[in-house]
Order: sequence, then C-alpha cells, then structure tokens
Amino acid sequence: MKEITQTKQTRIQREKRLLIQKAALEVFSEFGLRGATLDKIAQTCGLTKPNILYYYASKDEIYTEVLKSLLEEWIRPLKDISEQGDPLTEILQYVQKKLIMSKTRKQESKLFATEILHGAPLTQNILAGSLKETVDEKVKLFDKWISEEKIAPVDPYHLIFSIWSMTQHY
Amino acid sequence: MKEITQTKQTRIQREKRLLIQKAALEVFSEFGLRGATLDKIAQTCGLTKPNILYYYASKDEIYTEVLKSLLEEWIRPLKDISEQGDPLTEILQYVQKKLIMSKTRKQESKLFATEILHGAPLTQNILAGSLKETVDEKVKLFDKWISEEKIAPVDPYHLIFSIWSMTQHY
DNA sequence: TATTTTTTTGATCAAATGGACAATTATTTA
DNA sequence: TAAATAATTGTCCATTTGATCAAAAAAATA
Repeated sequence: MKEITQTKQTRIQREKRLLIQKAALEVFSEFGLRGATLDKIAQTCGLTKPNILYYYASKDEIYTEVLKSLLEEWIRPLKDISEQGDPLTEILQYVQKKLIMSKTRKQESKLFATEILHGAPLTQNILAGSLKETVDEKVKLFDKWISEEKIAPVDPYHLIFSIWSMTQHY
Repeated sequence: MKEITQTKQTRIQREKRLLIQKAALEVFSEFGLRGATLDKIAQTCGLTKPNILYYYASKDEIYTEVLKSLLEEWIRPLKDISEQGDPLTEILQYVQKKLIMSKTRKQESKLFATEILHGAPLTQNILAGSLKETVDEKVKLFDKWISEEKIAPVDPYHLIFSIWSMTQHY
C-alpha cells in the first residue's frame, strides 16, 4: 500500500519514519537540500535507499516534512509571548527560550537559518503563512505595548528581527 | 597555455574572469556551493561551460576565488576600527559600514552568511586565518577600552558577534 | 600576410544521484 | 498455519553534472 494514511500507522512505519527524519535532519543541516543525498541519509540511518523511498515519495518530501515539524517547534517561543504578561518579562522569556534552543539544537538552528536566508526554496508556502502570521500578530502586540508606554518606542519588526538574528547563531 | 600566470594577463583573460566571477557570485549566493552548477554560471554570463573551465580549473576553484575576494572586502570594516579614534565613534562607524554593505550587497551578504553558518567547507583555511586574526585583534582592543573605562564592560566577543549577526541579515 | 598563440566550442565521458520495479522476505491477519 | 499484507532489497535506468579533448575560430605577433 503506497498510500500511507495517517489514520492507521504501523508500529514499523512510525519507527522508520522517525528514524529517517532524524537522519535527514542531520544530513540536511550539514549539506543543505541539494548537498544532501539519499545515499547519505540512508547510510546515516542504516536503511536502504529504496527502503527510504518506500516511506517517502521523494527527497523533497522528506525535506519538506523535516522542515515542517521543525518550523512549528521553532516559532513556538514567539507564539508564547502573551498579551497578559508583563512586557519585559515576556520578551526576556522569549530571548531565553530562543537562546536555549539555538544552543541545544544546533542542527535545527542551522537548517532553519539556512532556510530563512535562502528564501526557503520548498517551504515558502509554509513559512509565508505560519511564520509571517505569527510575526505580524506579535508586531501588533508590541505596537500596543509601545502606545501604552510599557516598552520603549522601537520598530517592532526590528525588535523581533534583532532578537531572532542574535539568538540564531550561537 | 593552461598555466595562467598573474604576471601577464591578456585583456580577454581579465574581462572573462571578471565576467565569470560576477555570474558565479550570483549563482552561488542563490543556490549555494552544491546547488550551483557550471551550466547555470555559464548561462548567466553567456559563456560556454568548457570555456569557463578554460579560465578556471574547477568549480571549486571558482567558488574559492569568489569567496576570497569577497572575504577581504567583507572584514575590512572590522579592520578599520582604529585604536586612535574615539571608541564609540569607531564602533558606530563599524556598524554603519556593515549596515550599508548588507543592504547594498545582498548577494555577497547572503553568501558570506551561508559560509559562516556552514563552517565554510572550502574556505576554512582562509576564514580561520584572516577572520579569526582580525577578530582576536579587535577583541584585545575592546578589552583595552574596557579597562580604561571608555566603553561599558561587555564581553568583547559577544559585542563583535552581536553586531555582526544583527547587521548581516538586512 | 604568414605563423604562432590564444580562445572557443561541439562532442563526449565517467561518476553521482534520484528514482522505479519486480522479486524476495518478514509480518500480520483470518 | 495459510493467505494476505507490509517491508526490504538488488538491480537497473535516466538525468544531471563536472570535466576532458581535439578541432576550429579568433587574435596576436613576427
């Protein structure tokens, strides 16, 4: 059965898919989308190339999947900034979360940064939607905080971007 | 004559080499080292693939050359920070220079950032030497300024790195 | 202009790589 | 345990791509 529906996944399917994703993250983050080969991924997870293609239709599909799950986790800290909380506390918490992530998750960090840098060849849809939406939402919140004189009057986009870029490279 | 000595370059050699470098920068910055193909570079500059290989021995050699000339120009602002000048003025000038560069030289900026991010596959030697040397030199200068209480006591590495990462992505 | 040197290109190659597929093996289910 | 389904693999293919080379064209030089 080529169609793998999400309703009933075999134990093996779950295990192998995870195995592939993990290996793919490793290889993609080191060599990039085009530098990574199915052979390398196969070798990394100890599977055969055709076996990998039994679980994923193509290399691009693996890449997209890895990036999608990565993305969700990666913008969560931004999403977590709450309107209810104290502005300074919220922002510092965000910085701290991002710092921890980029320190403990080097591979993910690198892959994410590369994607952003290169305009996300395959992810533009995902990124454009999810990320931009969240950013825009938080920009509004920052604007509100500024108008209430709770934080200094800075360009909200610039603030988010600054934090992002500085916490990205550690 | 395969050996192209730097002593006597033909007019054509000078022209074509520049043409290739320019096209290569364009293609490399968009697709990365492994994503860029000789065909794409050839197409971009309107030459034939074998013709390009008449001027450069390999794709890697083109990449290295492009990056080498890029690098020199790119760390110049950091080098320009002078011990004689006023600390704050010097640092702000550096920020301004970097900002202008990353705004007007998007391709270079992207390629440089990608290199740093991925540990500079082919450039490690160049980068390790030239860049690290300059950074270390300026770190010492910052330490001196701090001990003289001319600037706030921050981690010099962190300061340089912060400025770099923030001014890199515009 | 004749000769030499440089430049260009068409044809071609070998290696790498993404992917297809039928056959085989393992696992699940009836 | 027999049948059905899922998982695995060896083999093969088509395309891409970096690189070669000999021959032709262009340019420089004597």
